[in-house]
This record gives sequence, structure tokens and C-alpha cells, in this order.
Amino acid sequence: MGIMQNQPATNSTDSVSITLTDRLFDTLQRAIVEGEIPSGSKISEPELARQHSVSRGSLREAIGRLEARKLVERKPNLGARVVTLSYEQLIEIYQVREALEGMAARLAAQNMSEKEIEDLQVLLKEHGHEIEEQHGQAYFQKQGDLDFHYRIVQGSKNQQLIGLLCNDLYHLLRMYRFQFGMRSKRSQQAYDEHHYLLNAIVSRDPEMAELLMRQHIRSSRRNVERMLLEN
Amino acid sequence: MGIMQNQPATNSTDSVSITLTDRLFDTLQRAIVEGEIPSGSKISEPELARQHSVSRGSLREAIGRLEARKLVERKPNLGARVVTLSYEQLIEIYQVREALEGMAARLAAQNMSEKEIEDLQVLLKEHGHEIEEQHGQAYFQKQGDLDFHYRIVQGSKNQQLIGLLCNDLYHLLRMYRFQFGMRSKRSQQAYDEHHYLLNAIVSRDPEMAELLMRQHIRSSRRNVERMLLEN
DNA sequence: GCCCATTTAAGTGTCGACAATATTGGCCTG
DNA sequence: CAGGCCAATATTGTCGACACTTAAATGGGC
Repeated sequence: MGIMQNQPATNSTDSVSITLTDRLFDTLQRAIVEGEIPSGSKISEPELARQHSVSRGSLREAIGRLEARKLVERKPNLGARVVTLSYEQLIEIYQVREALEGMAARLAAQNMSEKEIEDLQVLLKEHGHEIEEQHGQAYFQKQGDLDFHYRIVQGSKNQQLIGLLCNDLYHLLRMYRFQFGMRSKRSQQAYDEHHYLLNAIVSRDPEMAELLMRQHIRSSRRNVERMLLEN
Repeated sequence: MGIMQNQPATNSTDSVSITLTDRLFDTLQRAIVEGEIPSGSKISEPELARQHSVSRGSLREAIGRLEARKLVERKPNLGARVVTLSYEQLIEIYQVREALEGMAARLAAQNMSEKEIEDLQVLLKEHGHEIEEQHGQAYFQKQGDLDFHYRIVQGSKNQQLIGLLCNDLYHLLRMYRFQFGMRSKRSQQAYDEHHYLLNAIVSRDPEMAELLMRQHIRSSRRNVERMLLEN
């Protein structure tokens, strides 16, 4: 299901021997991101523990990780609450993305393998077809955009960058998209921008790649600003 | 009946380190950053727990936070190891810093208050004096540089940015500085670059501020590259 | 009826113990 | 003597229980 499933670094050998806390963390993260556990609500440790049939200790470890990813906030002796989404915070996230993904694009233009670039071209072409078929309403804004960005980030080969974006920021962003119902309405433009960016990467032009990625994200941010001000 | 639980918090002047896990986390983080717990070494939960007179549960929560800050790596059923510092990873950190702090400088040029800017000018002037007095060997490279960057980041007013830089990256960087003995030898140049950057902020020129910050960090990275290649 | 102190309940922080998994050392076999 | 299988040990994962803090409820005085 999830395209950027959380598979911490060692994504090879054993996929079953995951610890209980890990599974619990994944479950809770998905529940929070998709709004199943409402934003801003308090988290009762005994209740959640019973509900998932785990010990409070394990649950607390999972909550700790959620806190590290800024999905919940915890105050001593007061408990944890799911983070409350605000307009300002969303803008902040876009600013951080602009900086980090801009750098990712720069590095990707230098470090992506020829095969990775080819695969990305194929992926982009598929996106184009889907937009034509569905007039850009369904798939693209939902998962395709993240897909494309995800590959660019991976292509940077910078583990620090990859960790920050794929582990910390993307889940927060996904949470906003779910709960604010952010359908983009500009799939065609986004597709074009992806195309230009990919061309810069094909040309191995880091400067241009960073520039285009930053413009792309800025443009996306402005779109969000407009959309939220309409409500 | 009562077991001696309460320990009147002797060692540090922490104002509000309420929970035990918090104190333990601070202690361990410092120990790791300063190399007291060697880089790459395995962390034995029973031993550390006994050594610090805490339960294994509390220790595990602290380790979990250290893992979130990428100071330790943990593999299921195998335990945690202090992260091993590598040349490549340090370069990666500098690339991330270039992106994030560049954005921070851009935002700081827009969002810093006049008073914050004045204070920063005072701080920079002090740095200048210290460089003259000590020929730039002691204080500046050690804390002054981080001090300056810290204020710029705060001045961005972007909480996401502040969190990423001051919580996640800052300690990793400090760890490298400690263990690689990174004395800069270019305090004068760094001071000049700080000066130019601050001028851009005074002029409220975001574009220029970001450009100068990125050049400053790139220059710092190249210096590190030279230094490490000499060994 | 309202306010404040005190008691009561609920929730979080911390601990020690048990179960599952990995590592060490010894023993047997070739 | 080497190498691999197996028991014994140590370490990690998980659990339930107790201590302390905060929130809620109760009751008495005005």
C-alpha cells in the first residue's frame, strides 16, 4: 500500500522479525496521519495499550518515536497529544522542503545513476498518461507527486538528507494532505515542472536542478496558500 | 516502606529537567558527544542502567531518543551502538547545513527584529575583539561560530527549521568537532564572512543573506575536507 | 448558590521480573 | 586439529505492579 513505507535503512534480509514496538509504531503513525486518531486529541496510555493488546512500556516507546517525528507532543506528567495542524506550520514545512529538496535535486543531478534516471523518466511518462486519462484529478496529486519527489531524494545519495525528508517531514506532510483534503488542481503544471526538472538532471546540471526544484515547491506552496485562504 | 527514590539533582544547574529519563538523556548525549562513550562502541543496557542507577526501562527510553537524533543506531535483538563517524557522513551534514542554514539566513533577513539584529552586531563585535587578542585560536572557532549560527537560525522564526538544526544536527556536528579535534584556523576569514552576512541581514536582503550563508558553509566544508585529507 | 480546601480517582513515571532471542563456550565427530 | 552441533549464559523485548503527580469530585463554610 504505502509507497514510502517506513523501512529503517536495512531494507533487505529479514522482513518479519520486527519488534512489537515497531509494528505498533507503524500502526499508530498511520492512524495519526490518516486522522483516525484526531489531531489535537489526548493520548491515553492505558486505553491505547489495552486497545492494541500491548504493555504500556512498549506503547510508551512507540509514542517516544512518534514524538521524535513531531507527530505527537508530550509534556512531563501531562501525557501526549496528537500535534495540532496549523496553517503557519504547514508554510514552515514547505520552506524547509524548499531548502532540503532543492539540495536533493542538486545532488541528484550529480549522483543519480543512468538507470535511476531512466526509471524516473518512465515513471514520469506514466504520470503523464494518467493525467490525460483522468484529467489530472485522481492519482497524480495523491501519490504520484510524492513518488517523484521520493526518487529525487533517494537519488541524492545523501543519507542525512534522505532520513530527514523521508522519515521526519513526509509523514507530517501526508498528515496535512489527508486532513486538509489538499487536492492540487494543478497536476498539469506540476507535471510540466517535474519534466523540466528531470531534463536538468538528465543534463547533469546541478545548479539548474536546484533552481527548478525550489521554484516547483514554492509554486506548490503558493497553491496551498491560495487554497487555504479560500476557506 | 519508602525506598530512597529521590535524588536531589546534584550535578547540573538544569532548571527544569523534571523526569528522570530527561536527565539521563542529557547525560548520555553529552557523554557520547564528548567521546566519553567511544564512537562505535556497543551499549550494554544492564551495565549502563546499573552504572547510572536507573531502571532498564528508563534507559531504553533515553536510548530511543538518542537513536532519533542519530547518535546511536539500534538493531532489533542486537542492541545499540554509538554511531561511527565517517568522513562521508560529515560531508553530508555540511550539505544539509548549507541548505537549511541558507534558508534560515534568508528568513532571518525577513523576520529578525531590530533588537535581535543589534544584539547580533554586538556579539559579532565581541568576537572580533577576541580574535585580535588571541590571534583567533581559542574561543571563536570553538563556541563563537556556533553561537552566531544559532542566533541566525533562531531569527528565522521557523520552528521546523529551528528544531531540525538545533536538536538534530547541532549535536552531531558537535560530536565531530570534539572527536576529530576540528580547530578551524580560519577564524579571521569566518569572522569576515559573518560580517558580510550580517550586513545583508541589516539591509533586509534575503537573497543575498542566503547566498552568503551558503558560501560561508561551503567554505567551511572545504576547510574540513582539506584538514581531513591531510591526515 | 458559590468558592475553596480536602479527599478521591485517574494517569504518568519508574521499577523489577519473566520470556524470547543472540552469543559464548564446550563437546563430539571427522 | 578443524569444524560444526548443542548446552549454558548473557542480552534484549515485553509485561504487570508500585510510586508519584495531576485532575476531578466531594463537602463544608460564607
